Amino acid sequence: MRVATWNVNSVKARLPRLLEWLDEAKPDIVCLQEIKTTTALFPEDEVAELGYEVAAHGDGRWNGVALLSSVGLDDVSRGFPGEPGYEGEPGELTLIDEPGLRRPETRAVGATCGGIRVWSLYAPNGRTPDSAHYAYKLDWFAALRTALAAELAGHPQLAACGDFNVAPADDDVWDPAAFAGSTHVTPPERQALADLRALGLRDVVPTPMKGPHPFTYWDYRAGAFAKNNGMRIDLVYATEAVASRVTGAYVDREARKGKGPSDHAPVVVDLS
DNA sequence: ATGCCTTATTTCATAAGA
Repeated sequence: MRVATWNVNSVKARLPRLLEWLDEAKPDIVCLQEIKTTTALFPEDEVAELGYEVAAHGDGRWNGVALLSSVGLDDVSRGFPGEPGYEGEPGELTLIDEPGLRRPETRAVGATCGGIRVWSLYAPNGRTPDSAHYAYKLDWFAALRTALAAELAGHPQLAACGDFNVAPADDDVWDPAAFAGSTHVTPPERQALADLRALGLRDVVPTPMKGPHPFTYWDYRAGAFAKNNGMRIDLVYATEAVASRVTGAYVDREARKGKGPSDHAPVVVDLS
């Protein structure tokens, strides 16, 4: 069984490359992030032709997640209980609803596939550590932890996969000094990951195809990929029951090359 | 090193990404 997670940065813009990659890598379960389209407009027919069922969860221009599975797709959850929405900066005019009533964004979709409870997750970016978005990010992780704790009670085989927007350790960024004062590396964000691991989830660290660091993201700008100025922020957090089945894991950096790539590469995990 | 931003939209400018 092959499980993959990939932030595609628009499923519409990436569709030719996504289909090509699915055909080549042949994963059984795929977690997608940043589909940047609505649930209704997800290109379901195109991936169905390759044998996948789809559970998409998207609301338009930003965010959006999806699950593809060729091994069953049951008990779909769009979002999770207690998932917060983004309230904006204090005093900021929000588009809808009263403060405290903002709808959650489309950042999580879960389903049971091939006997595994799988979640495709896209954590908030956080922008800057002094922003409301950063507070929202930490709130979102806290709510995720509570939701996953409940899920784990009924699902010993569980994998939480996706773009966590946090580099777990200094080795997971190309230059820790370049991130001084930035999000993705702050102690509270890293603690949020540690709190998830404390639930009994293991970080399934992939093998890099090149170099010592299994980076999964490289900025489009300044030739970051060519210089391997990357980060490891796309993660697979698996229960022991799943982690003990891992026979191999790698970052497919080939998918970051060529014309029209996502700025993230897929993380691929093989299970016995 | 496999090329030096990209995306969708309230589109010829902007916000967001990390």
